[in-house]
Amino acid sequence: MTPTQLRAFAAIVRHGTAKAAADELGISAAAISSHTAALRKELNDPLYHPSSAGLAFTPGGLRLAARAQELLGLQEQTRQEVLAASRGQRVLRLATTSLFAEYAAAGLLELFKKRANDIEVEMSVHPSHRAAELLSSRQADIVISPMSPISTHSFRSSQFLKYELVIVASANHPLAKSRGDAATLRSQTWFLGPSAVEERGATARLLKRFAVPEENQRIFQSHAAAISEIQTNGGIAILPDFRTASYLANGSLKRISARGTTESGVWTATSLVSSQTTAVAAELMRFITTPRATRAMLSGSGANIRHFRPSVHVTLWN
Amino acid sequence: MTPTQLRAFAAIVRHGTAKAAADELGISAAAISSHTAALRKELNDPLYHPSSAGLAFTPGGLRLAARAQELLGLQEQTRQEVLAASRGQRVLRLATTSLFAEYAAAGLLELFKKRANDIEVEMSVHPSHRAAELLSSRQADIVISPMSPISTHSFRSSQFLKYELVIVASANHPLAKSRGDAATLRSQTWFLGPSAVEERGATARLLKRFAVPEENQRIFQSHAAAISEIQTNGGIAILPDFRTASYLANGSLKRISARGTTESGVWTATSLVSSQTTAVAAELMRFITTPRATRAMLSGSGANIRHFRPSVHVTLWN
DNA sequence: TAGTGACTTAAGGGATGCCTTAAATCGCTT
DNA sequence: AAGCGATTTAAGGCATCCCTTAAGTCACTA
Repeated sequence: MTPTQLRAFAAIVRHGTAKAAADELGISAAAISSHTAALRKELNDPLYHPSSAGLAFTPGGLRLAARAQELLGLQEQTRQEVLAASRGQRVLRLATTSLFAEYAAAGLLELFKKRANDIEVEMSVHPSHRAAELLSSRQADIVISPMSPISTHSFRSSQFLKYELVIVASANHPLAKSRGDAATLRSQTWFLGPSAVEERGATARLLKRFAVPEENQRIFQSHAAAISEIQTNGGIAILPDFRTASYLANGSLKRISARGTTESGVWTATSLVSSQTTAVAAELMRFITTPRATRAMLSGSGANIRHFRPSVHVTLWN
Repeated sequence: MTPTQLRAFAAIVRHGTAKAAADELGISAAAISSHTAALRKELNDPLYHPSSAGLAFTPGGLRLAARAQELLGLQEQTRQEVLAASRGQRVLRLATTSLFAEYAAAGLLELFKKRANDIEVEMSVHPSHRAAELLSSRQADIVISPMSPISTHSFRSSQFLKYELVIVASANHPLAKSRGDAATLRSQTWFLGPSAVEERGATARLLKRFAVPEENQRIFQSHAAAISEIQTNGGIAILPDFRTASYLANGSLKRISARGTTESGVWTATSLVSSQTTAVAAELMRFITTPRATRAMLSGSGANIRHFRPSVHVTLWN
């Protein structure tokens, strides 16, 4: 599966005929065919065959078509990023869990970017068990997740923010008035964000503690969407305590406080030791524990439109 | 930049020394070094140099390290996907704009999956101007975006859902009582979702119509987060009409109806002509126009936890 | 100062990649 | 049935890749 082979296959897909692909690439039709043959052999799939209405692709061929384009694009992007880096462009790659990404990251990063205007920040969301792997393979400069600090000869951690997950319901929910017991909570519909998919972490502990059956769990693409849903559909949701204040103040949500309805966590930032990491990462590791940073995370309010660029967001149903 | 070269570099990064990488791959240290030399020449960057504390990577080297891992992972994933496809695993790749992904996709896809249980759906968010490119390069089987239907010899479109964007504010917002004029609206803080970043589309038209200055626009990672923000912080937000009912009913939001405060759009599904697309894609193209599908999109309520698997979500600040 | 360990460079051989031309195969059309 | 266009296979030449061994460079240390 060499780049040349993928380029040939991608051209076939784009044009719909092998001959047109050969013309585009400036090579003979036989060369195209030999690239196809190599891919067929390696992947053990015919990929496509001629038919009356142009080429007919096999399911495997269609999968390869999609990924081939992606692989070539990523390779080109890599080339450009390395070039940009050598020209002095500074990049910070941040990997976080979904809860931090949604509730605390924006405020932190907006403030951090003000201090050094030429930094580009790339944030991605991962399950927390990948933290060590992401750091040691250098796919991320800093990992933020709710775990106990690692301190080995290669990693450096600092805890910077405690939070509590609490259970909330809309103001007119029956449970908002009476103290609920575990059985009542279990029987509610729980409206959850992506953090519920993680097997470990504070959200998972809450769900396990109440043994919430799967059919009572509804997952949304963001925690905010889940919260918005309970305001109109009943049911209960989970929210970090530092984001409850404004809801409680204006009366749109009520906190449900039965036994065991809170679960605390500590967000921890981890990077490689300073000799192995970038200057920007070391700077954020220092900055993240300052009172200003804490305030920004707790209050955080969106991003400037010039700064924010959402990128590919993939969600799978299977 | 061959796969072998990338594998060698990734191993160097993981182990921190070239010798350990050579041992892992079962080749000589010289072979590792020659791979490095090839990458150095192609990318015109030294990538790393020895130092007293192990290898010291250049900024370009760190960028390459991250992407190398990603490229190799994507290649391996491609191999497995082609294999799975040949075993009969069916996949639907859906590309949508951010508004549809957030407000209508979940309901549609949950229902669609019930009809055929072995389908895997992969949804990604893209700016709408990439629609044609995504289809013809086969990166997506179906594109859903608010555009006028394309009908050429290679594409097939159908409009399936009209919607209107309306402007909302919290119930206690001053504008909720008096009819606001354009100048008043312009001076508000607008809390927006990712759709505000698109240069065309209904959201952009609204922002342009009122000439909202950039400093009054705050962008959030999801539309739901923006809506949640106006309930406590004042300001106004944009919402599709079919999602306003429950907010208006329980009084948490008020619609602001001055001149020009609505903007309508039609979501359109586009795929390649049926001879060029997959059976699953053709099925969704038919299904999406049925009344059941419409109802599911309008009401949509989260996903079953077994079905939902969020994947990498990348956001950039720059 | 010599030794040691780690990385790099040089040279060479075997394998593979990539392209060409020529011939074969296949489906469709006249 | 013959012709035609498109794809595939076969054979061969040239370049590149990938690994080896051997030798060179450099920093650190005994």
